[in-house]
Amino acid sequence: MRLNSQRKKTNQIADTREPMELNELEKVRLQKVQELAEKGISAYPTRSFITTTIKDACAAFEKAEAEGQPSPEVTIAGRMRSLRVMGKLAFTHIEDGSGRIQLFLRINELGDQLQFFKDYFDIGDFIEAAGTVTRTRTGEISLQVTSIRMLSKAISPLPAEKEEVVDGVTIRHTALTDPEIRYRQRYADLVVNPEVRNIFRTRAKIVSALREFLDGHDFLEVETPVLQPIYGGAAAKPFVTHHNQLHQDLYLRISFELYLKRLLVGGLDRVYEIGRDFRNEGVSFKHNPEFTQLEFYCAYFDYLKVMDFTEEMIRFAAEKALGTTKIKYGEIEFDLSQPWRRVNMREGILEKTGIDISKYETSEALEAVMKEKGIKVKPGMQRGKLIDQLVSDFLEPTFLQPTFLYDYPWEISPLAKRKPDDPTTTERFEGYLAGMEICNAFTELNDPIDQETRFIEMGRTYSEEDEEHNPIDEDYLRAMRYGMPPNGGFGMGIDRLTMLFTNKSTIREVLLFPHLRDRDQAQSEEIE
RNA sequence: GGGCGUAUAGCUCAAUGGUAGAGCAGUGGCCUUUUAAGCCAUUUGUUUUGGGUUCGAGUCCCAAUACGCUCACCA
Repeated sequence: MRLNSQRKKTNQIADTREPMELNELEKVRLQKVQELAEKGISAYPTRSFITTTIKDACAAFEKAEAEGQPSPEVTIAGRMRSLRVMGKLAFTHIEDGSGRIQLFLRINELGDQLQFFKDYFDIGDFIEAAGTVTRTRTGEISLQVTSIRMLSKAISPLPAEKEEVVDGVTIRHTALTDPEIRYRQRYADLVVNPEVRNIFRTRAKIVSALREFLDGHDFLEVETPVLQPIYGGAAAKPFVTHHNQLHQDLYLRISFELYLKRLLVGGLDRVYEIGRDFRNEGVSFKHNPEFTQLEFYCAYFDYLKVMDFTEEMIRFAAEKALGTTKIKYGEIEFDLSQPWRRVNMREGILEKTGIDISKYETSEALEAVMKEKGIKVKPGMQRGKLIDQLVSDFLEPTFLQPTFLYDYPWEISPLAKRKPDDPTTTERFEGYLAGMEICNAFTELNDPIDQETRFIEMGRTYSEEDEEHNPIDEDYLRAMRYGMPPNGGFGMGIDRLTMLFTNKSTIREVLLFPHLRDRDQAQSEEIE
């Protein structure tokens, strides 16, 4: 039922679809496509005959120039990004994935083809040009074009981009700035705003640096199910889906944790996974419904070893992705080559609020003292949640420099091992950079009896309807009963790390296709 | 979900309640070293949508939608 109604909303039936309405500019360009076809020229030919990339063509020219050799003859291709036509000559810049070069078109070399170019070629088109690389009078490396071909005609004009370089600073006179269009039409954003492409190059470098680091420490990269019959490993509401043939409801995973730790039982001592988690919750500048997570588990590590390892890994990622460990995030600067501050949660809260949480063992007692101190509390919160609130109100905002906050109350850490000398506290830490929570780790609970007790306890604290109420994963308990090595586990949001490394204030900037409301759906819902 | 803000030409933006404009892009013309090329001419609008107030609404009011900021939610 649910799926049917969704399908109705989002998919247009193909045979009832009207042809796309084109604006005047698009009609003019479509007309050019048709006129070319009448001449027997395809605006979308099947093959290109390039001999090199733009970057390599420029490099070859500079080498030949330095050695006094003749200029290279090349065939290159790219998207037209600027156009200046003047009578019997024209200049245009084309851009491929490697770079940008100016084309210099003269009637002397091109003859009739110059008029052909002026009649049918527009900014945004992909074109192929053959010729000799030279310098123009102003010294700019340019291709002196002897023949030119259309490779792919752009019907829709790109959002206009005009650039001027003054004293080495690029001034963009008009650009695509509306965030809604930028995210909905990311392809246009990427074409017109080159710095956006760099965000995703950096992101890719971060991910491959993390892989390199973990692979180098003998970790095995694995893949575990995204579709899960039982969700768990985090307190979050899941997305629900359905397998038709099996008549089975399935959840999109909210974490990888329970599957990865099953692998430790199986003898894979060091495992990690980089992949997508899905949480059916609010969207904000640091929350997207699907996000990329790194989790690793390492046998015979405890949370202190994980802390050291985390420092090393994030420093490595910064060096590889940015070439520096010094990060500037807005007004905040920090250096990842330095050890992180380590703050004990009880001591941290005591210092900031004067409340010693170890002296208030029930939620009632803690709530009372918080009220006494003038802290606003929602009535009926559990002790763990109250402590969580103290952390986010009084500690988190102070963690601008790299900080580990450690030793969390057991109530909000059902998968973490208790401290040997204090069963109300677990060996857990979260890492903070620039005030933002970036990772979460603990000495993993491997005692199947304690784990079972905690699952049952957790069940009591949530009502049946509460979607954060995880069903007990009996198979996970069975796995643990076979014996799980002591181990340290770790989870980190790749999107947030990318935000920090690229100095972006919203998660949407570091996601190629961030989740946005569906406009068509809103309209068809009204019709229904 | 709550609060605040924004929505005008393909793009970036103007317009005191009184004929909806500019630059760029487009189209036509001139132009053999330009790079925001230049010069001349010229086209482009359901002012997001639906109501209301008014002689008259892009502008004021109400509602809807989307986006932004923010709060809530978020181990």
